[in-house]
Amino acid sequence: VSSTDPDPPRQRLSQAEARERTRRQLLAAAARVIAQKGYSGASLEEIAGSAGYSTGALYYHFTGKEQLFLELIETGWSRNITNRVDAVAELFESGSTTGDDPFAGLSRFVVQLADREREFAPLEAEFWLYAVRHPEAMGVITRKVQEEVDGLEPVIAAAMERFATSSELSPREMTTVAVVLFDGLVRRRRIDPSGVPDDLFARVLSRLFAR
Amino acid sequence: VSSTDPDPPRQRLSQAEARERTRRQLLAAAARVIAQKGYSGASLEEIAGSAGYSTGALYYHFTGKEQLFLELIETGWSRNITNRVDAVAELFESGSTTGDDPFAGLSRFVVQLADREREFAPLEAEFWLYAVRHPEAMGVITRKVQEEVDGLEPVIAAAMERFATSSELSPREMTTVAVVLFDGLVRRRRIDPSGVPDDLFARVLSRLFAR
DNA sequence: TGTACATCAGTGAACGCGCGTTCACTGATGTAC
DNA sequence: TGTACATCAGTGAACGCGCGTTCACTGATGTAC
Repeated sequence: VSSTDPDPPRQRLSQAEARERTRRQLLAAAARVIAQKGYSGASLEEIAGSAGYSTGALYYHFTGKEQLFLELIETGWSRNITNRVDAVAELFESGSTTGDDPFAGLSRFVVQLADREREFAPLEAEFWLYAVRHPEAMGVITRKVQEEVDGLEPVIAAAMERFATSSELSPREMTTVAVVLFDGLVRRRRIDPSGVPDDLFARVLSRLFAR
Repeated sequence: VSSTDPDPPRQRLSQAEARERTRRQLLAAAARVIAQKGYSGASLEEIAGSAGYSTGALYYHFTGKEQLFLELIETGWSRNITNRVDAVAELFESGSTTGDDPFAGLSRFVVQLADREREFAPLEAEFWLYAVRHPEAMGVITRKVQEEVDGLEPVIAAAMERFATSSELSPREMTTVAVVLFDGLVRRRRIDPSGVPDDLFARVLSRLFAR
């Protein structure tokens, strides 16, 4: 049978591959359902069912609801951070060759994330609430936000250099401010779209990066 | 008996006054417990008990858990907004007479809110999550955030005038950006205090308001 | 390649517990005369 | 001021339901020879 898939070397998955696939499906389902209903509101039966499995499967892969959630923070957030960092880096790089305004691209990014990726912001809020209520998990979230700033900082530093930004803020502080502003505008746009015009983020950034 | 209270005209509360006092106590308890455990995690028994009443009292004053929460958004958030607007207005007014930097005062405000008022940010996150999951309640939250911007806008506009700010942002947009940044830095400081220095907000503001 | 057995990757019914909601009841406050 | 009755502001035990967790079971996959 000629497969339409380009990559996979063999059609039949080994037991270990199938197990990992199930695990990923369960985590993806958990992200969907928890984004919609919240950590407490999401039932394991709905999560498992939404992935096409029974609740027992969850207990085969995770020790319980709490560990499932922590795993979701670890893997799901990491993937999102990677995506964001890559997208921002690409915007600045392509902008430096074509001469496009990278801030406009970032602003479009806010709009797109607020309007299309409806799960992202609720999940982040859910993670944050979990952290402030479970001191033992705080370290995981702290590490995640630092990872994001770590990934973005060189890009921001390069941009500050390129625009000859004269700022009282260090590159790391500038990165923190940009991320905080980004998340905040995404959230705000969800409850008051008219208060956050498409290009607002771009205008704030161009002022922050001004020489 | 000589009362230590200055204001109340009579010691014995009328039935209606006592009822309103109970209602306020229940709402305050709901704010405490929900901030700690979340909307789903907070049990009505714990809320009522924490206020010194039984669960039945909650059903005498509210139709159910959901309406209690909506009432909390309405009254609790309003009080917080009023406090914030008043504090900010006072900072700018006193600054214009004494010559102090109002931005430094605002920055201290962030620090204080993040470090001492531990309930505020979790409650806001809880409200926001409720809104994105219950479209019928979205209007209440939208109105609240607009009320805050409405209250702050004249103060920000006056500050922009005073500092001769030349900005691509309208006063209302500047207000939105300041509020978003404020909330975001408060939240961020909870999970990564070293990433948000005491005076970071001040330095960002002085750049945003620069001429 | 074939056979026998062991392990794996789940299934799904059952259990127990906690929580939101209801309701019959009660002492305290207010009202009519 | 006193009395009789009605309403108010809660009480707290009971109910029912949903959810997290457990566990005996099962077909499919892997392994040894």
